[in-house]
Order: sequence, then C-alpha cells, then structure tokens
Amino acid sequence: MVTIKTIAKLANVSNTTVSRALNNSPRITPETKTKILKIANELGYEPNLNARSLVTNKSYTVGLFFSNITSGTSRSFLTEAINAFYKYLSHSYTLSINAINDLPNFESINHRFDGICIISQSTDDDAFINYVTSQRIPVVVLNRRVSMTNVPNVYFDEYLAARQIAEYGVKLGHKRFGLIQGICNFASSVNRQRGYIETLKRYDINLGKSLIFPGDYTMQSGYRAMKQILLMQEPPTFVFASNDDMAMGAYKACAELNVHIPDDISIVGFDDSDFSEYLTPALTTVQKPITDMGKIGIQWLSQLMSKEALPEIVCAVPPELMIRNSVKKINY
Amino acid sequence: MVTIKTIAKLANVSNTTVSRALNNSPRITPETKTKILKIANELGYEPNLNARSLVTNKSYTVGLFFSNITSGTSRSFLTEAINAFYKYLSHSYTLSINAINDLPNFESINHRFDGICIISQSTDDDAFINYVTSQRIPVVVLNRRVSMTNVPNVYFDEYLAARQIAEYGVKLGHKRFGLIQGICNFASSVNRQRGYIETLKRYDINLGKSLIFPGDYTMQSGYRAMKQILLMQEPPTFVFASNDDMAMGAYKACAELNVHIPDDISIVGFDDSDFSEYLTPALTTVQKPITDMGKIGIQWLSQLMSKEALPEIVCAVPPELMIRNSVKKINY
DNA sequence: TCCTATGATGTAAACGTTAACACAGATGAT
DNA sequence: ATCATCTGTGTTAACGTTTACATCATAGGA
Repeated sequence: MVTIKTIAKLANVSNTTVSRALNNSPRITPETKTKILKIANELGYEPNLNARSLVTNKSYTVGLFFSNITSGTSRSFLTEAINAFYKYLSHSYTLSINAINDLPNFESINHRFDGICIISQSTDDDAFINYVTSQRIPVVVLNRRVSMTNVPNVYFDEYLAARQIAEYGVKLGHKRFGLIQGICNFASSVNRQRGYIETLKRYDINLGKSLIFPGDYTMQSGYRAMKQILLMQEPPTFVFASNDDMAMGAYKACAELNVHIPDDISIVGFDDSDFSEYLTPALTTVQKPITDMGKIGIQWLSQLMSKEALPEIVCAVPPELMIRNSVKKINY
Repeated sequence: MVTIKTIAKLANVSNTTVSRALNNSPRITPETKTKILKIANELGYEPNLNARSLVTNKSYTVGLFFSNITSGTSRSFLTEAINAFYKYLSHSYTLSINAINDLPNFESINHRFDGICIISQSTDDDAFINYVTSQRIPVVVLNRRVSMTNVPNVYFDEYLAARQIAEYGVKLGHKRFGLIQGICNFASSVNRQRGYIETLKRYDINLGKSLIFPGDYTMQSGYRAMKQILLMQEPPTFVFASNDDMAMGAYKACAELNVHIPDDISIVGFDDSDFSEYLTPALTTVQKPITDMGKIGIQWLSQLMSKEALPEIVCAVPPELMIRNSVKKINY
C-alpha cells in the first residue's frame, strides 16, 4: 500500500511536505511540489480517506435521507431527487442514500456525514430533524414546510398548487368536484387536500365527504377510487387525483367503464411525472420542480458545509399548472 | 465528544477493555461488559467509524455503481435497483450511489468501499470492472452478461426474453414485424434486438432494415418511431418496443393517428414497468426481475465481503412474459 | 507448597493523515 | 552590520480505534 510515507522517502522529504504538496498548500516551492506530485502520480497514490477523516473530522460524505425508501415514496420522486443531487453535488463527496424509517437509532448517523439533506414527507420526521440540528450537522430540509424556524428549508407550496387546480376547474365552469386523497399522514397529501377544499369553498362549492375518496398514491388506489366515483348516481365532473400515478389508475377505470376523458369527466393529477404527457388524453397536472429543489438544496448545503452563512433560510419553489387535455370546459 | 477514553475513565478500566466490551469479545467478564455498556449507553456513545476504519481497513460502505445516472438509465430501473439494494443490505453498511461515467479516475474508489456492485449497461464499463477486480475489492456485476470469467455476475437473459416475444407474435399468427431499438451501445438493446431478429429468422421472417426504427429508451423516441411506422404504406402488425417507456410513446402515436391497439396494431414492451398494467390496453411486456437480481447480488456481495466463497459465480435470472391485452391474434 | 495453565485486564504500538510549532536560511529594512 | 521578517521544510503530537503482547491474579494439578 502506497502512503504518504512511501512518497516522502522516495522524494527525500518529510511527510508534512508531501501532505502539503498534495493539498496544494502555499507553504511549499513549486519545484518540490511538482516533484512530489510526479512521484505520487507514478505510484498511483490515493489518499486514505479514513485517516484524513480521522484528523480533519470530516467524512466527505453527504447523506440524502428520505422518510422512507422501500415504500411510500414514488419512484419518480426518488429518482428525480437522487438525480438532482448527484448532478449538483461536488464529486469530492460521496452520496449516501438513507431512509429515516430504517435507522436503527439516530445516533448511528454520528461521524458519518458532513452534511445531510432530508427529503421529508411528513411531520414524523421532525424528531430526526431536531436530532440532526442538535448535533450541529449542516442540514437542509426539502419538500415540505417544516415548523422549526431555524432549519434551512426549501419547500414546494402544495397548498397553492392545489388552489390553482381548483380555480382552474371553477374557471372552466365545473360545479361538481371530486378528490382522490394521497397518503393521510403525508404533508403533501393534507396540503393538497386543504388547498383544494378551501379554495372550492371560497367559490361556494362544498366538497362533502361523499366526494372525497381515499387513496395511497399508488396507481391501484387511483383505479379503485375512480371506479367508486363512476358508480355514483351523480358523479363529479372534475376529479383531482392527488398525484399522477393515481390519475393514471383513474384513467384505466374510465377506460374500462367506457367513460371518456375529458368529455364525460375531467381529471387532473399532480407531480407532472414523465409519463403524464404521454397519457391519452395528455394529463393536466401541476409541475413539482423536484430538480429545482434539489439544486437549491445542494447549493445551500454546500455553503453550510463550508461554514458560509445562508442569505435566506427558507424558500418556496413555485408550482406550475401544466394545462393539457384532460379537462374540458363546461358550457351551460 | 465522547470517545472510548471517556468511557474508560468513568468505568475505571483501560481503553482496550472498553473496546472489547463494545465489540463483544469473549475475553471479558459479563459484569465488566454490562457495566461498560451501561455507561456507553448513558453517554450516548457512538464509535467513530473513521478511526475504526483506519485500523481495520474497512469502510463499512458499499458502492452501487451505475453506468450512468443523470441520463440513459431509466427511472424505474434506477429506483428498483436502489430499492432492492437498500432493502437487502445490512444496515451496518452505508449505501453509496455512484456513476461510472462521472468518476474523475478509477483510483478515486480506493479505500472507499468494502464491496462494489456494478449495474452495468454496456461493455464500456469493462475497464472499470477490470480495475475493481485488480484491486481485489469484492465485486458483483449485475444486469448484463460480462465476458470476464472470474467476475461474479448475475444477469438477465435479454436474448431469451426477446425470443419469447418473437415466438409469441409468431404463434398468434403475425407475419409482419417491426422493432423500435433501444440505446445502441447498451448490451440490453443489442441483445433484445438480436434475440428478436434471429428468432424471427428461424420462422423465415426477415426483419429488413426498413422495419427497424431507432430509439433511445425514452417515451419521446418511442412516440417518434411509432409515428414513422404508422406512416408506412404497409406497416407491421406487431411492433416490439425495446422498453415500456417507448411502448408508451408508441401508444400515444397510435392514439393521435386513431390507430387502435391491438385491433389495428399489436405492441409489446419490455421491463414490466409499474405503469404497463395501467395503460389501455394493458401492455404485454416481459418482466425484468431487477429486484431479484439485486437480492442475489447483495447476497453474493455480502458473502464475498465476509470472505466466504461463492457456490456459483454466474447466475441468470429468467424472464417472464406478461401477457396482457396489447397483442391480438391474427386470423386468416 | 510450588508450578503451570487459564482467564481477565492493561500497555503500547499501529493505522495514515494533518497541523501546531519549531527551526534554519534567506531576504529586506534600518 | 544587525535585526526582524518571511519562507520553506522538518518534528512531533494528535485524531479514536484495534490488537499483539505483556502482566497479573487465580485456580487446579502435582
């Protein structure tokens, strides 16, 4: 194994000088430096990160924490977040993927991460968020608005997005609205629901319990819910499925019962998943800019890790309604 | 920071004894052990992995390497692989996600991983695979069949899968076949293509160049290719899209041109993505058991990391044709 | 009683790196 | 010419663990 000492011996200098050459310190002459670098190169020297970590007390690893990995988190969400992170994170860091749910105990994160990004889906994660901040590990929380005021937080305004959906439906003349819910204890789900219902109420439309159908963000649950909806005596003309996956399930239910979208019923989804444009009809949905969130998140985290102060600590990324062909205008 | 020394002082024993208590060595009395463990617990002691790594020369990290992360790898593929790995990997290991493409140099993996799993998509990865084996890092290669004979390899028989697709089409009486290709330098793509074409040839069906359409595994490329196909004077009755994403694109093209699946044209995909069942009509496709591969892979890797020998070194996971409703039987 | 074997614990070195401090020679100001 | 400053390099300790080896007490056999 070639170490700093090997190089030092060959170059006839001390360990420190080698270390300086490798970490391009200013306290070294260019000649010595190139000489050492040359030897290091020839020997294929690669620093032992563990040794370095031990003394610098850095792990050169950043942790990406999801609430859950093996279930509950949609695939597109997971990949898009990982993609964004991988893309924008400096390659000198190792990216480690974790699930809060699977942590044997919070302490197990100690010494492991220079920075942590939490993609949080529910308030269940609050204990973990608090632990991380208590350990003074640089952290940013993505996705949902958190209640702690001192935690860097870039979130997506689900409420506003849902409001846009409701308003869009109202504008197009719909009177009877339906909702397929997401997973109950996910913040995304409750905020989408609140935004939708409260906005409709403003337009004097009451979304009764009979028009709210349970779902769990899976295609199958969307399919089931839509089947129920279509069996109603007077089904809604506008259905908001809390995510695109469920909207896709709803599409299938419609197809099976020979109900035409958007002529017979209008559907809107949420997320703007890659497939939503390719459904027939193309799904009207709202874009959740996960990549943007990831980009800002990793930028903030990098700043925190290099002990820079953040100009702002909370940031909302705006929703964008993607109007396609799954909603029709109602004429009276 | 609470270290072994802190505990040692409080327990009135030496560092070594504490270390022994923590690593449940037999050379310690149960009483001392419980006493030390109690103190450690109260202090919320967590070992410094870097220090441990330095002396044991283990990183407690396994690396999951994709050929590419930010492009070229389909989302479902990426997530399913990560999911499987995360699920089956012992939690004492950190899971780190990497892309071979983005590696500054091969040496940068040194000291970082106790084991490496490569999800390889093309022979471009061979240099990396060779490097890893040359470093004697435990490694398994997943997904494609590799040429090196000494590398643990669990792969999916794309050729066989494509053969099943072709035979299925022939059996249902189709005579005119078409193909939408995947990414050219991906092993999956060339094997699917070979399996399809060579099988058809056995049934005296020649797949001319005019019936092969380029694609890149994206929905859009499937859409484009299908548009071209449907514009032909005498389009094929059976089209194999090299993955489900492209099949979905093809669906859209058909819808736009008012071509009915499967009445006017039959389509089969590949991967059995989660959405394929929810398309209308449900997509006939072939299941690629990524989760199974991951499970075997992680099992092998675990054995290798604990220096156990592998009973077998290469394993093919079988394809399963998922017959749904996108192919019709041709009657003459 | 003495010796040996055994079992529990301690001592100290080692892992590979960084960094505080020391040192010597050169440079520049007076 | 003298002294202070600077610059390049070396010395050494430190990071928190594990582990080979040493030590010491105790038990058991003769």
